[in-house]
Amino acid sequence: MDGGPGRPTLRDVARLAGVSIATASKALNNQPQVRAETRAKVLRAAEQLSFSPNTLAQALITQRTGTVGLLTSDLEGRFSIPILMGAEDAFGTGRTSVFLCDARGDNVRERHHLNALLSRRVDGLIVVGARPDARPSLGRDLPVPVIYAYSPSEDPADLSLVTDNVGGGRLAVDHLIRHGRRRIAHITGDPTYGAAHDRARGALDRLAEEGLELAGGQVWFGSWSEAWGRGATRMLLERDPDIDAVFAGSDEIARGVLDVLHQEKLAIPRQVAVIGFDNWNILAANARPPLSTVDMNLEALGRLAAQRLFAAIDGTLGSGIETIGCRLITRESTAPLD
Amino acid sequence: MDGGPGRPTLRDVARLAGVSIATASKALNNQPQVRAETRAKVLRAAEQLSFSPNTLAQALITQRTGTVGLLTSDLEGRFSIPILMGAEDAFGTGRTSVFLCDARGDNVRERHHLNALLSRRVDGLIVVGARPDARPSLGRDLPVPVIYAYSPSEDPADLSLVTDNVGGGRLAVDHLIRHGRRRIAHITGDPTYGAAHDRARGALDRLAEEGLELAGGQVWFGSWSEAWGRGATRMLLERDPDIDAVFAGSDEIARGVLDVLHQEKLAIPRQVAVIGFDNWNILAANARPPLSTVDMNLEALGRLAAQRLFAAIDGTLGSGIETIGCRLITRESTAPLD
DNA sequence: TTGTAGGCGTTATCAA
DNA sequence: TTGATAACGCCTACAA
Repeated sequence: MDGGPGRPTLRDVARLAGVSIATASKALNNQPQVRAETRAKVLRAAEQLSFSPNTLAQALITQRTGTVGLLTSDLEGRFSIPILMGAEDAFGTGRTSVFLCDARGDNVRERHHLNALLSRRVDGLIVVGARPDARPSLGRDLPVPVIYAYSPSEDPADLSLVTDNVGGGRLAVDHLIRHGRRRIAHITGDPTYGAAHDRARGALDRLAEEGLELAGGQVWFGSWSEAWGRGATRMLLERDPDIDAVFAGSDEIARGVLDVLHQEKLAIPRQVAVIGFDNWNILAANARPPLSTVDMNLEALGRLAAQRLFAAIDGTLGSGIETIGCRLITRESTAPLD
Repeated sequence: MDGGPGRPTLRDVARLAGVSIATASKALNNQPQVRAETRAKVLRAAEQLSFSPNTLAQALITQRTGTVGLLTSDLEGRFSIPILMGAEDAFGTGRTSVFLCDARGDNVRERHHLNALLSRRVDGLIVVGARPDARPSLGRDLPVPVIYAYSPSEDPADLSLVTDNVGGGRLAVDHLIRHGRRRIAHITGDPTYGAAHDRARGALDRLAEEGLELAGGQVWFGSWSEAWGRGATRMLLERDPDIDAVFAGSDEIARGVLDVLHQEKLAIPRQVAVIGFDNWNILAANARPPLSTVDMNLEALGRLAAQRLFAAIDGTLGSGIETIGCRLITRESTAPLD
């Protein structure tokens, strides 16, 4: 059948079609300088052998593998997944594929994967951090363009794409205010996360514009867990039983908030509206009632990362931090006051 | 500095070290037939240029890319992630990397990714389905070994690695029985899933061994959602208020069960014990109380897939279906009766 | 112990 | 319009 034991090569196709390798190559890459008949013959031969060109050999010549590395520290978490999907989407049906590696927060592993990726000659790199705070740069003299997504790089010479957490916090509170809420509390997560402070700042800014104070007397920092959401809500209610809305810094926390509000027989959203952050579907959509929340548009972030990278591969890369806006997801845990 | 505009090649290293390309190659691949001094020179040169060999060129010769494709239909869902992690673990610090593609349940996209993977000359393929039921085979005449994980292939000539759902159901009920529970109900998901029936069968088998009947009069099939967990629990309690345990077919469902039991002021686990399935951490660990559940050992499944694949790459692949056992995760939603 | 030369599967540049 | 031929970067007999 074919020329040897392995998979068919261009040589096999050429032989079967009765042309030279060069001609076969041209026909397959539909270059103009080849007779229609000849092309048909070649195509038929290729089809017959179910020939698929060896990308490695092509890459050796073109210096382009059509491959992009996605180096994440947070596969288990939920953030890299939508970013990955967005990136895959942007590359779409083109010739670019995504090579995924999870460093799991381990520096050694990250270095290892970086080398693996580089030696496989990826055309570019997207680095996705586990948390929204700045992370060390991979370095300035990498042979391919690198884009940092979600976690910005500490080096301002790198290009980073991040979520607008301040805007997200503002969005959440704005939504509550528009629904007539006035006594709005904010329970959020780990205070070592910059994002927690950013979201709080956005919330406070919007409150200030309205001449409102934060209910509960403080931003309740704690941890990104349901348990903290429950605990904080209990303390909050003790201190300020009159709240009419809670902005939770994450959907997990929001679930805890809902839980305690139910225990306290407070009607949601009639008496107390609740809004979360992340739009983590499994938590938000299945809550009782389904949870309004802020979506960070991570797919869009992934798409943008892919586009920027694509442009950078034969051009030059920008630098600095670019911010992606959040969007509001309205479900049943928020509603107008009356 | 280096010989040209691009990244350093073996030629550059050789030139800098003052040896031939062949010698440089031997030195770098620590072959014995090279003088220690010479090797040192080469190594130093390579270091100095931060040379990293072009895997593509190597692969062209060795016919091995050190790359495995992981074709999933379920990235958003949680099943592929642990499988991927397990696979990455098994390949470990070796030379093998994992190339991930998500077909998102779309056949066209799957075909596209398959071609992309094949033309990049992956050494093997792991196919992870979105649900535990059988899926169409990719075909018998693929040029590389293929292993189906989680979803078995419909073709018995393929090798598939799957979860032992019957065993998992048995495990859950056994745990409840050992804790003195006698009136055990089972609420589970979509009846079009084979896994739902398998888990139910395991549960019923174990019950039968003990001479017990299922509480609630039936297996409650519905959907894999919290909402169904809530609805089913309400119906169940109406029909049979005396249950002392619920085995939920998924952690999502279990969350719904817990919710309604709380509403009904039933103490968990004192009056009613609850056990879930999946060990989806975000749901199970944060439940109130933390949820006992059955873990499908998906990392182990991924590891095994990687091992089998590795063995198959220079050997031959088995066929049929291989089953991985589940393991019990005990948290606070189950406890001895008194 | 080191170097020369051929080839892996393509593409691209010339001649024919 | 087609076909030799030289790369691409590396490995590996084989020769020196």
